[in-house]
Amino acid sequence: MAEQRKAPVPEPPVPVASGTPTLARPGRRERNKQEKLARIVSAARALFQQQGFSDTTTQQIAEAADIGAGTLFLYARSKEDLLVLVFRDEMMETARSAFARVDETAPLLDQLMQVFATMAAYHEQDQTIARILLKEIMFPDAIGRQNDIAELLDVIFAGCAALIEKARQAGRLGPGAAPLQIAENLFANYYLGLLGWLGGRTSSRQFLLRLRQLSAITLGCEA
Amino acid sequence: MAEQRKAPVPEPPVPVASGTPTLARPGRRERNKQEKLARIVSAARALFQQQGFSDTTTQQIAEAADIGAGTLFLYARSKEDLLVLVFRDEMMETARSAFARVDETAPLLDQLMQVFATMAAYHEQDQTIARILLKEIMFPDAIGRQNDIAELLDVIFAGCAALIEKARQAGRLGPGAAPLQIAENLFANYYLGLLGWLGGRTSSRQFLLRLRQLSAITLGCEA
DNA sequence: CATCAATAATGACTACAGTCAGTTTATCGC
DNA sequence: GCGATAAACTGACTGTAGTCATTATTGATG
Repeated sequence: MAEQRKAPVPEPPVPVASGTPTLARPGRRERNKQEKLARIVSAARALFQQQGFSDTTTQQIAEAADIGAGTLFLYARSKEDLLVLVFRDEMMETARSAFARVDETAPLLDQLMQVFATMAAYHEQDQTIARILLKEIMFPDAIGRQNDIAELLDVIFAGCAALIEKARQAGRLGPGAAPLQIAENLFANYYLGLLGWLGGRTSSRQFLLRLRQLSAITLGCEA
Repeated sequence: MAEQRKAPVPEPPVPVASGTPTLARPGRRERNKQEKLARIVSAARALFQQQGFSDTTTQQIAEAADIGAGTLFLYARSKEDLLVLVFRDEMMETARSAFARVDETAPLLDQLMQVFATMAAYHEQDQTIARILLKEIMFPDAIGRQNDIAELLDVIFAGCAALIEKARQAGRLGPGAAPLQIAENLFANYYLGLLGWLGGRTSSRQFLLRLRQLSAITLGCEA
């Protein structure tokens, strides 16, 4: 009971098709919106990183982005939502490139650990932000953000699954459960382990070591 | 940078030794504190359940508990902290009794699913509260709460590990990794799966089905 | 170009979590 | 019982997230 919201939010504004000015030009309205969104995200990121999340006020962000205080909330439903909005692209890119850089010849477990270590390293830069970010990531409060997160998870799951598939085809891993399920399983360990680290319950080293062991259990292979 | 708090909070007041009035009687001060805490928890639970978390104000809780508005924050560092404080005992008890009721003769996977299903059923009662609760559980903001959560996780991990151990000794499960690590692995899947369900991404049925499959992967046995 | 409907932006305003200087209450030594 | 000291309590107050009635901008239509 209770605990609901209506449903404004302009939704993930359609990506601007750059180049071709003819045919379906976005129109000033859309361009303005995009530009404003960019200013908001940029201002918010700078302030969050300089002052931390809770010491930054939405007023400050609005001023820095040169928009009205209320306008901010047309682009993000809450301050937390804004945080995810700010970092979603970077996280996505980090994940993508982590998979792109994987050493094709390495053992599967090493490949996976490489990916997880890369993603963890990204969060190591600003652990305070990372903690809040990871907290909010799993509890998106706007539909747009739900989709963002789903997309991010898809990239990670599909990436892991592809690695598993390849290892199987190369005979470097025995047959077993569906790769996507294994991927889900691996990610769950990564996520909770990461929380333990960011929550100060384990060191970075311990976290990665443990994650390797847990991943080995999931894959049913030697650590 | 930034993002820190000082450190007030009276800390988990020592349990009152009932009965024996002589020798080390808690003293009126301690008894008052305990009684006040009990009133706060009781009032908060009632209001959270009636009106939902976000529609309940700390003022209302303070009034219902018949204390000053500021006093509330001597017992919980934040409204979120209070939520965890309110439900920690019940969650603990749910976990304990879930393990206590396990069918000793059932296959390990069934035993585990029984436990997880029991805990999930507890959260099913009020899914909106559960969602926020699970969100805050992994990000405790007071030391007292960190300990509470650590204790809860210990119960779950140790419980799972014990079941695994027994199954191994009975020859119903082959040798493999350390039971505690397997337990951690299982819990990670439970936690993220639960979030998926409470976030409306999967049905209760789907969640439990998937969890069984993931658990089977972790245990390296048939689903 | 003038009119109009739809969409976006605004900022004064509200409600509420959390603080803190001041007050009350318990405990203890005499 | 009587201070004295420490711990607990209080509620007026502050800062800020988020709202909403009003205003401004855009693009479409004749």
